[in-house]
Amino acid sequence: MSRFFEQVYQLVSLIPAGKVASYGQVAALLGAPHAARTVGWALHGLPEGTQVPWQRVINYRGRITNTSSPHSAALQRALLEAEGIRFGADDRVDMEVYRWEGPTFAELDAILRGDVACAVSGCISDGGLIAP
DNA sequence: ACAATGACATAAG
DNA sequence: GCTTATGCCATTG
Repeated sequence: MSRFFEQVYQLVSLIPAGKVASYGQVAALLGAPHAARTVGWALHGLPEGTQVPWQRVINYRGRITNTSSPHSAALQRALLEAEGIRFGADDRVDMEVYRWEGPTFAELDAILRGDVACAVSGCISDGGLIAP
């Protein structure tokens, strides 16, 4: 697993319930503004029982575009609805309402540096949240 | 090092 | 709004 993947998992783990982030947003925060595809690739490799809230990552328009994923779009939508996120009639979420503001500088720095005690996979498997 | 791949983003028709 | 086509970046063979 390369560092980029771990950074993706870390960042996604920071998304609170009831909020969503776009692939482009995650990629931009990690220093690769146009690596949205790679972010999707990272999430694709996650196991079923992962602690990472992968369902909170959708495309920039609020649509679910996991066409070739083992997890179905229906499952992802159900998980999001269980968190209080409402879908519109056209199967889209209101990004203006549910958009995640992003991590704090300390959190982002910890992820990018990668040398903090928490910035390793062990912290993620600890419960899905950054808790130093 | 090169080519292929992918849960995307963006522009164009 | 929807469907294509192109660009982007990191990973993998």
